[in-house]
This record gives sequence, C-alpha cells and structure tokens, in this order.
Amino acid sequence: MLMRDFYQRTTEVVARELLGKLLVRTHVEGDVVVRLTEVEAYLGVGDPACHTFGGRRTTRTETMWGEAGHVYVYLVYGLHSCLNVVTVGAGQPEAVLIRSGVVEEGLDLVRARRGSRVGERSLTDGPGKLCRALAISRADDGTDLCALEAPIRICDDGVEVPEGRVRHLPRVGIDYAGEAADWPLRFRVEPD
DNA sequence: TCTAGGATCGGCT
DNA sequence: GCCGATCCTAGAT
Repeated sequence: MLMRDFYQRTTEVVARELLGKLLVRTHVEGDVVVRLTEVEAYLGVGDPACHTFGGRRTTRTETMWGEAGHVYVYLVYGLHSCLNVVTVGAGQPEAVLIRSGVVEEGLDLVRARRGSRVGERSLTDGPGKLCRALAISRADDGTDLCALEAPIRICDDGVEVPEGRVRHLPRVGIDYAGEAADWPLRFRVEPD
C-alpha cells in the first residue's frame, strides 16, 4: 500500500506514478479493485482549471487544502462524482483526478452497479463512471488513503508501466481555462 | 435568496 | 460525432 510520502511530491510526478497502481475499494456489498490507466494533474492556485485557482477556499474544496494522501470527491454537472487524490502538502491545494481504470476484481459487482446494458470497455472509462462502479460519492470526501483500515486505498503490486506506453495529453473538458487547457497534464496508458 | 455554469454521461444520428 | 439532461456549488445581490 502506498504511504504518505508517495503523495507528498509534485503533482505531476504523483500523477505519472499512479498509472498502473491498484485502487482498492472495500464496501459492504463487496470489494472492487481497479488498475489505473488515466489520470490528470491539477496544479492548485496557479492553475486556471483547478478548483483552488487564485486561492479559492470553500467548503467544497476544503480537503484539497489539507494533508496529502486524502481523497477529494466533488460533484460535477450536479450528478456525477469525481475522485481525486490530494498531493504535495497542507496549504498547497493540488490534486490528481482519477479518470479511468480497468477492473481487476469485483467485475460482477461493477456490472450490477453500472447496469447490464453497459459494455465491458465502458464500465470504468470516465471519472463519473469509475465512481459509480466503486460506489464512491461526496460522502467519501476526506477519506485518508494511508489509513490501514481505509475503505479506499491505493496499492503497488510491482507492475511497472514503461514510459513508452504513457501518453501525455491535454486535459479534458476545461476549455474555459485559456492556455492551461493545452497543458499536457493528462497521463494515459495506451492499450497493448 | 437568486443565477449561471460545469474536471460528464449516454442516447441518438 | 453531436446534443440535451440535471442539480449542486460558488459568487453575486
């Protein structure tokens, strides 16, 4: 399991290194494990696309201002939850958005939550879909990923993602952010 | 209080 | 590939 110091580095480094790691969700309905394939870095007060741009601090973004290694969950478009991992350190409100992954365990449970009509490929290939598949909501905001019994954890099983398979791309859905919309802060593992 | 807009999804063409 | 749904959040009054 990844410890606090993993998250206490620059957001871009944490984002890149999260690729290939295992996101483990424990829940009364059963456990689900997802291998991360796509993430985005959000660089805090200097990043026009980030919720904390310009030093904005509200009840919604409060966890981003806290200690690294906690989970920041927010609602977009009034209906979809998005999962983020807080990076760097207290007072530096940066985070990595978890966009996509591949289900490694708990496939039946994911299918039950996502609906039987959903194709295998599109079960967890978006931030809102991933949260639905893992039953993550705003109620999970502030969860400490580094706590031993945490219901959400991130683990390293030794699988390395070679640099040649990582693509650096612009972030999605932030056209309002001016030139920051072009910053290559999205990291994706290309399929074989 | 009121209003505008959004780190998306899924259905339809 | 395009478009509408849907309602929370933040900032303005």
